[in-house]
Amino acid sequence: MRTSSEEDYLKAIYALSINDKGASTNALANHLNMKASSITDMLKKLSEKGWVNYEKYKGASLNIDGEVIALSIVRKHRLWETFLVKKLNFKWDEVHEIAEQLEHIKSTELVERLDDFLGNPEFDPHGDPIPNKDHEITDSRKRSYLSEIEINKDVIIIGVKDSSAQLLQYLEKENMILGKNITVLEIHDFDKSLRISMNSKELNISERVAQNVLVQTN
Amino acid sequence: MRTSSEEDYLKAIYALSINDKGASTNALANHLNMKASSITDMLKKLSEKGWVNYEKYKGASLNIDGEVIALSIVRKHRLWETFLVKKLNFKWDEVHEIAEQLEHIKSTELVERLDDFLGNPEFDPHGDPIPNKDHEITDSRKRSYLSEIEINKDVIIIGVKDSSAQLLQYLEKENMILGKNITVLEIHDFDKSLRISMNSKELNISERVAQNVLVQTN
DNA sequence: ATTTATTTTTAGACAAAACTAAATATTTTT
DNA sequence: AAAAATATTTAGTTTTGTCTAAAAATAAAT
Repeated sequence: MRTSSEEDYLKAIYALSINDKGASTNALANHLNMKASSITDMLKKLSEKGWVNYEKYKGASLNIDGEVIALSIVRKHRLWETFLVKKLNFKWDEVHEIAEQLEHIKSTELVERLDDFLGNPEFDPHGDPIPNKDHEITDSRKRSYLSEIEINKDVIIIGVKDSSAQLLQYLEKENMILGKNITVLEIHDFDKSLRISMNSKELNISERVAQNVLVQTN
Repeated sequence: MRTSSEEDYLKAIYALSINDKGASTNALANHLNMKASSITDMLKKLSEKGWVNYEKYKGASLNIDGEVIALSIVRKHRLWETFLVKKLNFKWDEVHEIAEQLEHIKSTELVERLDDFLGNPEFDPHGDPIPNKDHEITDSRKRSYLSEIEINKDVIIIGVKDSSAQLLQYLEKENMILGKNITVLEIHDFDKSLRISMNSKELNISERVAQNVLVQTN
């Protein structure tokens, strides 16, 4: 058995291993809004339970068992987010907190039935791929941040880096939603802001925003 | 803020107040599978939080605030059970445990949207009435246990006393599902077992079963 | 290569929610 | 009405997961 708290740590280690360099004690403390000493304690415990590789002063990584657990939590999170948006008509910026709770519900039967009920979706409302029953992510799309795209290349919005409500609401307002086709027309030297074309209209977005928008390049 | 554990206690006090005589320490301990001393501790706490009336050696009852909370948990439990059966095709004997977890998810918006998504059902899969948004149960049906019905009266199955999987599976097997019309044909003196008519067929059921089947008499 | 700064760990404390065992109330029986 | 049985509370312990403050290790800067 495992606690919700343990699951949160595993998910955090997973997230930091994917997105950033690695899961150092301080990075985890920051990510989970906790003190570094709490992290050290839990890493020892997770290591004893056989889910995490941990050596003093060297941060943590998931072993195979730990990764399976992390991916099953991620799977649940993304399936519930999809449910909330597709079936209960929540907006994409409203679902994160609720899914943080729902992801800890224990019942494999429930997850599989939910998956079927939703039509076995490949991506969640933020464009993130949903791991399958076997805890695999099969996402063959080439992905970059919009800030790294060369001029005049056509790309498609497929996700966001962080799912903060502020960013999601901004994108919503500009109609920069998942699936939209975009072309970068110009990068302003002054502030690295972008002029882009979308729906045959043009608009400007800041570098900050571009760094947080994921696009498909193939 | 309240914890899941506190919510469990409030729900237990509510259940015991409705079904049985009242919520004594031992009755609660039994209902919650805990030791009496744990109950005493928590009753003090719930009393301090202003949800429960508690006097030493005299058991506990909900005050108005406590009852509102209890009913909101019951509402969530029954809505989620309805979701699991109606939308995810679980059987009625499989949903209790999962709903025990889901009932603690915090988001009033979620509950209201779920309610609408389900078509604002009045009863859950076990026939229990679902409290409305204002935490009211409006159930005008006259209800008795099947064991108390006089001979030759026509009644309708509307629920079960306890939702144990064993009972539910037995009823399922005998096709004694919610909504079925039943007439009690005979009560055997020997063991108080019943011969009943259902779907113009006859069958025998034990007193024990009859004591656990709720029927509508009006 | 020291010194300084940063990161991480250790040690000890605390709150929540359960437990056991003993003490005290209450209820029931004779 | 006293004795016996039952129910409840108290006191002290445990586990989990967090914290603070101090110590130790590592990394960065001079």
